[in-house]
Amino acid sequence: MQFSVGVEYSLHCLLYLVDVQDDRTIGIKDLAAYQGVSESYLSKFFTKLKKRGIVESVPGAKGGYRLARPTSEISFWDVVEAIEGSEPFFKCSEVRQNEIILDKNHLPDSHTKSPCLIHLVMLEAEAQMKKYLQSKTLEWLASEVSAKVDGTHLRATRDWFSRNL
Amino acid sequence: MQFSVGVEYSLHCLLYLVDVQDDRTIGIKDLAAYQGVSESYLSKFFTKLKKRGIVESVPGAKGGYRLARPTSEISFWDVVEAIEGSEPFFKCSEVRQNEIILDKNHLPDSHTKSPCLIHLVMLEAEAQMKKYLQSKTLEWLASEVSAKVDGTHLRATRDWFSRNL
DNA sequence: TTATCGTAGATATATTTTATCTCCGATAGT
DNA sequence: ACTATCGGAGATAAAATATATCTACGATAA
Repeated sequence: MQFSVGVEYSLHCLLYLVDVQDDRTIGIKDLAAYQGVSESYLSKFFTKLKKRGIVESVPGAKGGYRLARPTSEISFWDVVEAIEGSEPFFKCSEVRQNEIILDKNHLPDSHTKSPCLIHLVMLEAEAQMKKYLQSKTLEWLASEVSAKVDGTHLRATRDWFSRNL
Repeated sequence: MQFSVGVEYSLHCLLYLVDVQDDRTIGIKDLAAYQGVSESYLSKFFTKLKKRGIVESVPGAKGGYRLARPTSEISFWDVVEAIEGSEPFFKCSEVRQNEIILDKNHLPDSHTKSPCLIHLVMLEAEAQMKKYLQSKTLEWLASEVSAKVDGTHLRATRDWFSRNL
């Protein structure tokens, strides 16, 4: 039970994209170089982020990525879902239907009509996490960061990403 | 991001152990046979459940497992932690410390003294799930099941497990 | 025209998950 | 004391997933 590193990479990258003007972009090359991570690996995640409508891309020279929606409409959960997929954390194998004393051709209603209670609990547990992650947006993250991180550093970051404009 | 099947196996097994008297046990063989799952694989999970103090074992002929604590003190989270381990879902790689513009020998306080915000959010998200799963105990599950599942079937299950006494 | 970009796919490696098997020590029943 | 039955630990292996890189391709700005 682990989130992939792609979630971490993605969130950090999206944070750098917050300050990008609507007519500008940042390339994978810069995003990878700035954080010292693999360029070709990072692009995998941006393909997923694009498919989910979180970022949009501009091909060709001077191309790159920018956010596709307002920061208030991009939540941590959106990113998790984009990278990890929409499959629930818990896959119920319905093992109860294999109980040896059951007649497989005439399963009782409790085993077919009503859902597996264990399954329901796990789904609700995921829903609890989802609810929290949906409440944390990129807008919130950016404001927290600008409040807690040294302004000089933030300015230097913006300058670095726009150094070739 | 998936829970292992061991969590599902374990929870179903623990449910069958609820009705077992203090001086009785159920063997892995029966638990596996009743649910049609692998015997040797199931025993792996019971070793973990034992290490966490959720079940206790009796070796030798006529041996087996029984619950080591009251059902009210065994939560879904206890089982998840026993099977999946205690590692947090999100491992922060502190990628922010690799930012290219930083002097690696003199990192700013914001990057060393204060924790990574993204990390904090993910930890809190896990805490939300944990809190919910801690609130759901084996006692609760058993009472829900006895309310929703046909009494005849429940009795037949108990009879099957104690058929050789 | 050319260099720079994202896109898609193939490929390779490492790790984790799932699963089985074997040998060992403990114990109940004979 | 003997033996069949149990859990415990460890080795092993196949399958799935995560991590990572590379190449060929098409689009675009200069």
